[in-house]
Amino acid sequence: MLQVAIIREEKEKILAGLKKRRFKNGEELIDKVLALDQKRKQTQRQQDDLLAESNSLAKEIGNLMKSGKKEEADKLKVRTAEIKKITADLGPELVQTEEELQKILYLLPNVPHADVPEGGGADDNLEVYKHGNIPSLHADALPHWELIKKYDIIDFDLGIKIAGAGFPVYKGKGARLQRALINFFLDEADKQGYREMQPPIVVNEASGYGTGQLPDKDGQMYFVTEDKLYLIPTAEVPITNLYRDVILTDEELPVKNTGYTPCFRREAGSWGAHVRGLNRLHQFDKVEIIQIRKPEESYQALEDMCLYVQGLLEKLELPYRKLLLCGGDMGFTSAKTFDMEVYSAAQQRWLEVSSVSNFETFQANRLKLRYKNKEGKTQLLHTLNGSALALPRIVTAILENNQTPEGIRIPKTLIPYTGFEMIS
RNA sequence: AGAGGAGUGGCAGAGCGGUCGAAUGCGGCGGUCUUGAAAACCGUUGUACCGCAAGGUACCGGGGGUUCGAAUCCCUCCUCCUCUGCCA
Repeated sequence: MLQVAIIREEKEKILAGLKKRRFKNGEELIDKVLALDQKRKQTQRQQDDLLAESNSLAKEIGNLMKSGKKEEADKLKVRTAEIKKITADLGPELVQTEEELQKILYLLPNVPHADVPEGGGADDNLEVYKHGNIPSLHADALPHWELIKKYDIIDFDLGIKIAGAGFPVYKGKGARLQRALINFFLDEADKQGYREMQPPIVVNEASGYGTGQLPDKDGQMYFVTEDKLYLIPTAEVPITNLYRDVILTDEELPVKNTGYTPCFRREAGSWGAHVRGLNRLHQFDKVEIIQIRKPEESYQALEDMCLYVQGLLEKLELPYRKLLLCGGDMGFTSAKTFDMEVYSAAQQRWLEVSSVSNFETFQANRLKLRYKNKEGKTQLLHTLNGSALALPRIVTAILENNQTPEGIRIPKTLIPYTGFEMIS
């Protein structure tokens, strides 16, 4: 959520940012914000003045009553009754104005960083780095949805039977590979100083608002109506919300957390060829890394996180490219995002396996996540997170890129975790 | 799930209708003293909003109500503790 004070002071800059995002009617919404903010201030001023008068009258009445001057007290009560009547209207008006303001603020996405390129969609993303060789596969190479059947390691039909489409069952070496990847990712994160957290995989409404999934992505999360809980779409939600309403001290910074969780997404979108197999699921596993940083350090942290993720892909021997997302392709809450894409040789296309973002103060403002700076002033922090990594597409890439006529070769780094070298 | 008890500042803990943004202790910060440290003493120490400022307003688990006036009384929800039940 953008800060009203900043909208007030840097309106033009924000408008330019929204335009870069291809965000529609930004100007209209910004003007509404400013008008509502003005109204809010005025109303509060009136309200505060009246309450101040009422407070001092109440004190006087108290004193008069004590000294037995009941009649004089009753005279003053006339005025307090009057004030009460006015504030009875003013109060709700103030609340309403604040709510309207809040509602519009929730609609405004984050402002992109200056480095973020112009553009409307995926085609305008900037490739900033590329690594590894695309393997040439043998003649009978198969896409992963065939491979998983051939080796009986992931079963969609069983998932459909017990849950529904998009809920695969991992079997035997498939299950073992999942567990190996999770442990590998967590161990690597630990080595980099990320503290492992195991959060609940359901969260309340306040947490959904805290990280920006609500109200923007309501309907894309599974919701348990009976208990008003959301199934998390990513570990970012619970782990970042750990710091909701928190003022961190200097010694507690920077915060570097990691966590493995299953992730749930309703994704009521299209189910065509490009989302076959493991490409898009309702439930999948992911290890997430999260950082909380002082503003002046956050972009260095973003670079560090990217390099860390790239290191993982290199250890897994996967060819990848790094994209700087353009304004039109970035997530709602992000100021700058890098995507890592792994090349799937059998599908002959790039698959997004990680997204690393700096949210600057956008989430922190909603979360009320602050720290005391050197001058002793409380200031909003910057939040960042990245997938490190999401399993299904990594599994896809390993299966497809590493297939040989003899079976699927497990990357060297993973063998200590899987306990086997081949899926055959 | 049933019965009872409780939720107050960083922590502990008083207050139970006006003098309470809130005693006291601990902790934190600044200072005096000291070669240095400890002790002792003095001062200071929540958050948000409005205001150029002086200052004002709100917040004692959340929401609502009674009252001229609520941390204090009432209603409701949430959370925690104890006992009973159920259960991985």
